[in-house]
Amino acid sequence: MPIQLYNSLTRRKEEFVPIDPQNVRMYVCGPTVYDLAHIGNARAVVVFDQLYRLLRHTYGEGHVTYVRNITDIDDKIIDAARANGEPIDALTRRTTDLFHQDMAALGALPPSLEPRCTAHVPQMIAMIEQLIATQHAYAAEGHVLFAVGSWPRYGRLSRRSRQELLAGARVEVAPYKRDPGDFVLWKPSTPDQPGWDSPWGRGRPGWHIECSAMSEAHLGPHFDIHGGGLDLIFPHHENELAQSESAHGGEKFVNFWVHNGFLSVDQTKMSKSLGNFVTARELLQHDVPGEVIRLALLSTHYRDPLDWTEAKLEQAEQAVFRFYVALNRGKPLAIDLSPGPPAVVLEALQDDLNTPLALTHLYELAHSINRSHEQGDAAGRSRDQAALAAGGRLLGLLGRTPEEYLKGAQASDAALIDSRIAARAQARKEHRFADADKIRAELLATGIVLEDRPDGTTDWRRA
RNA sequence: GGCCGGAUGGCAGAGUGGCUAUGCAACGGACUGCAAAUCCGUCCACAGCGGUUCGAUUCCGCUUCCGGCCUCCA
Repeated sequence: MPIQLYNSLTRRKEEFVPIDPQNVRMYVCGPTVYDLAHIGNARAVVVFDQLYRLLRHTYGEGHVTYVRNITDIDDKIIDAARANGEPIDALTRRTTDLFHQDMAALGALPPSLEPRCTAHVPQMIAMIEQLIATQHAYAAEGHVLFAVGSWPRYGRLSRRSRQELLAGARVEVAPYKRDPGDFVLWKPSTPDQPGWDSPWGRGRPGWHIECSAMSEAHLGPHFDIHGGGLDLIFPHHENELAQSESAHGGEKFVNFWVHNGFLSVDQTKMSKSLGNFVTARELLQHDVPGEVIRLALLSTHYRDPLDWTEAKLEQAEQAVFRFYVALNRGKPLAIDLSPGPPAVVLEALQDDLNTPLALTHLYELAHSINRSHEQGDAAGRSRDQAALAAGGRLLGLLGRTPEEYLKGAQASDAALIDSRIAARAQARKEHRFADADKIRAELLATGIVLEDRPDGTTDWRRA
């Protein structure tokens, strides 16, 4: 079954046919590195990581190029650095590192390439010069602006007419603009602001040109998929599209525009002033496993709005627990992943990345494993465990051993726990149940849950 | 105001023109000394009003409610 993807440009699900199956190319707008990644940023990263994983599975690991940029030139960065009293490059390096750590914890693979804006200013200048030479842009008062009037298709992606844009304009129009819709390609820098020498004086690039230049540098003028959050459709992607296609003589820029839905927290838009700003780092520091966060983010279809709540996180935690319990049935020494992910899981993902349905199939496998285990069907159990593990991997989940997940990586107190379990076994044998229950309660107080097996042994896990 | 997307059982969340989604919670049962985990069973919904149809939660229209975007927020 071919991959079906919803294309924001046509507003339809379409069959995904790569331009070159030997090199499937995807560009996703990455973070502006001035602060920690919040859970909404994490959603976008996880969604496109999931698409990347599906493409790698389909076309081969060496046949997908995933570019996700690092925006390290931006006025928010300048402001944050000033507020922190920190040099700009120190701030961007630090927040980039934190971003990498947090996303890795969520099971997101590193992209093939992660270009930084600061390393692509010459390409941006060259593209701007090209746009000026072809009458799509003009210089004015140290700025260079894109002339939206020169591009009749402007507004096609975001479905807005020029008139609608004017009607809704809530920002005062700069006097040097020929058309109120014109947007900045280059702007002048004051001596205390970062800047690069250019034909228009010392300055810095506008936001939109950064992505146009970096995608061209690494993926060429025409590539398969361009991703980002729904909120980027206008103006960012609309502007990018106009810049790139007009710079390339009208050649098609992107085949598939893919956008993920927004995330709210307790039904409210996240904002620092409301205090409902949730960062990935904060959750991880509260010992929420990264794959629990990932599963919570994948439990809603990527294009639908996702409301982040404590209940959702708890449900995800329970789901991951259930999966590892199932994988641990019969204590398999190793699970053979060679049969690959089950067809139903793959098909769900191929249908516009239906991750909630894919997860449903994993729940069904977990159930089937437990049932086989109770019925003594070891072959059926192993087969389903292999399917669950492989399906989980395709979703960037269940990569750890059940032992590690259920008992924790640090087993320093394992010997002590075992001795307490032995003491309890002795008490139970002698029918001193009050003593046995006391030991169990003591262990529970330290976060250890005991589970008695039918064969008389007792297993433990962390709560 | 303009454009766009939603409304599914207690909660989360898929899907379908006629056939049990799934998970969590709840309740009953099995297992257990008691638990935990698990299994079996119960609970069977599709915002409202019209229309199309033999038949609509699924298609069309209207209404109500919710959300997003409207120049640099994923």
